Amino acid sequence: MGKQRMNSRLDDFDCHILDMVQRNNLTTHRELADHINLSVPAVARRLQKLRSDCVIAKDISVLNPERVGNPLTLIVSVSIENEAVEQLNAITQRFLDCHQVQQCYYVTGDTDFLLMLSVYDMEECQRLTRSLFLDSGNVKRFRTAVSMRRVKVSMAVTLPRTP
Amino acid sequence: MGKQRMNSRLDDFDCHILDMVQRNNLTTHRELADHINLSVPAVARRLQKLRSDCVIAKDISVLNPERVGNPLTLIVSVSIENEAVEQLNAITQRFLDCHQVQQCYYVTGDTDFLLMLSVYDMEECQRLTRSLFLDSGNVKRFRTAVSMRRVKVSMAVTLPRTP
DNA sequence: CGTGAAAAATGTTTCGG
DNA sequence: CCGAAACATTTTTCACG
Repeated sequence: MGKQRMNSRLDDFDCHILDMVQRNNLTTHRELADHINLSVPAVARRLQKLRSDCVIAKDISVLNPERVGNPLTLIVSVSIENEAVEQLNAITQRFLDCHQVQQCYYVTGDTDFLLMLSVYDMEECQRLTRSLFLDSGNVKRFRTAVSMRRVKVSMAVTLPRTP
Repeated sequence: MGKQRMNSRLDDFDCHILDMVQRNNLTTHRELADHINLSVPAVARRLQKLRSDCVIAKDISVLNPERVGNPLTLIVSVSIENEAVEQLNAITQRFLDCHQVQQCYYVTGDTDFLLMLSVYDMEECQRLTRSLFLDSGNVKRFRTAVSMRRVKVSMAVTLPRTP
């Protein structure tokens, strides 16, 4: 189930469009067109292509965790015992399946995984960590840090030039 | 520059809407309405309110870092020397202003900040860390982990019930 | 690739319950 | 608050330069 064709590098127009929609994807084609001096159909065509080429991965509403009852953000670094492929896949899947795991990175360094959790309170956190780490059997050590302030939370990416 | 009114708890309809738009906010009002058994105007009104109440923080396109030339993701934990308010604000602002800093959390524990960087290559990473940490004068220690795999990268939040 | 205009789809407002 | 219908805007499609 294949990737899309990834030919056609991004030109300045594309970068400009991307730069705008990654801030607000409800911007109308007309507004985009005006800002970058292109016609509306041209913008529409480019957007369509950027989406089908998976340059734009998805279009989403970002919610306020505080406002939907998940005021607690936690960062957990996890070291595992056994790095055999199967064991690794197992625990990876475990993280993927867990709703409270917002982000998960497999990293180099003195730890193996880095997780970002979003939960309601410490009680939920403890239940979670117990089921994710203690019951897993493959976790050597985990260290939890509580986020006191989410200074910056972005999915935005710096684009080449775009003057 | 006030917060919004935060009255009115979310009912099941709201949660259902949020659950859908946080996966895809280009879903049409009609489609939303059909899925949750509500009329189109009702959905529109609710969405509008969720946005003005900042339950929905923003609406964005999420880009593929690999496809726009930032294949490297790094996680950096930073310990600072001086936690006086002014110093803290200064370095916080520094992180905020840096495009490559995608996420920044101020945390408890054996480290003070946790940063997520998105860069083109190691050379850019080194330039960045130098300017952010070494030239800052207030950084005691920083430790960089390279993400070998972005297992899960979500901004989605678990919502109360929503059956 | 741009333009312009028409057609289709979507979003918004009005108003009576 | 809801929903039906009228209304406004946006998106898409197309023929042509």
